[in-house]
Amino acid sequence: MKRNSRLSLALHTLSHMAGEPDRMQTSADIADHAGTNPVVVRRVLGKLREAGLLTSEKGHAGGWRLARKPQDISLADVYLALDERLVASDEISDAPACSVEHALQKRVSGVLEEIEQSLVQKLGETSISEVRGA
Amino acid sequence: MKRNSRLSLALHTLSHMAGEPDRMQTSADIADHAGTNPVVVRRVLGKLREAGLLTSEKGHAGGWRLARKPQDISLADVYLALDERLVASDEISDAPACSVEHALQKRVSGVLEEIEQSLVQKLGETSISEVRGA
DNA sequence: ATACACGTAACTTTTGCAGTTGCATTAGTC
DNA sequence: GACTAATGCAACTGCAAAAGTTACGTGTAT
Repeated sequence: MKRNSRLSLALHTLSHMAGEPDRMQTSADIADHAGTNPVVVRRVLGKLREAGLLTSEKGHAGGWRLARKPQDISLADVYLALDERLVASDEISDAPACSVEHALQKRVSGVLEEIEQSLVQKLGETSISEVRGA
Repeated sequence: MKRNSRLSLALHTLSHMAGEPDRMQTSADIADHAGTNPVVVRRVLGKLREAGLLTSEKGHAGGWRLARKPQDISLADVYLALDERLVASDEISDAPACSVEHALQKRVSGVLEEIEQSLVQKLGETSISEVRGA
């Protein structure tokens, strides 16, 4: 796998689940389909569960299922659940030290913040149920 | 240094150069100011030279200088010169294999492409000479 | 009791990038 | 011409983030 693999994995999995929302899927099934590892799947889907997009059940016949109707889960929900910040960087780089650098950071991070917002907004316009046929 | 360090380095350096466009600076000077290594500086500035933003001269009293007036170099010029693609990914991931994945990629990469465009557009609104005082 | 699935921690492997070293090339200066 | 100071470039090292892997504890249906 490559960069953005967590997001890819999450979106791919949820899009599939949108197809048959009532079917319970195990992390092994999902990993198999996505060509990765059950533990990686659980790590990623765990964040989606924290965000209330999925539920998981332990034990025999356990697995993963959508927590809401597919129409009510947007691509932005998934993106935000993983707090990836594809564009902007959360980290406040320590002590600019140089006034030019300071001014620059202010300017650039402003732009990036706007872009980040508009990315989320655009992703919010599509639900995982819309992706399938498209 | 951290993520996006190439872009940071490039922008920081050019912003300084915008202050005294006629002064020739060596990669050692620049590296010193930026807290990094001359070779790294040459690597990054080399791309800016390829893009026509800078010129370099070898030999005694050589170094780096802006190739154009500071007002004519936008942040987008710098960004594009490094072909970083902060948002979108150039790589066409091989053989979707699964129709849902295919549809998803199409949708998501479409959004990312739009966002990338608008990032460039926004960066294009500021020149390196405007950053200093701001 | 057993089998199955998640939850999680610890470790290994991979990968991208900064950092580093070394050397050839070029261009002024003596 | 010899010397010095700069870029250009290739090859290697070091490091950190993320995926992948292994192992084991916990919960649950049969």
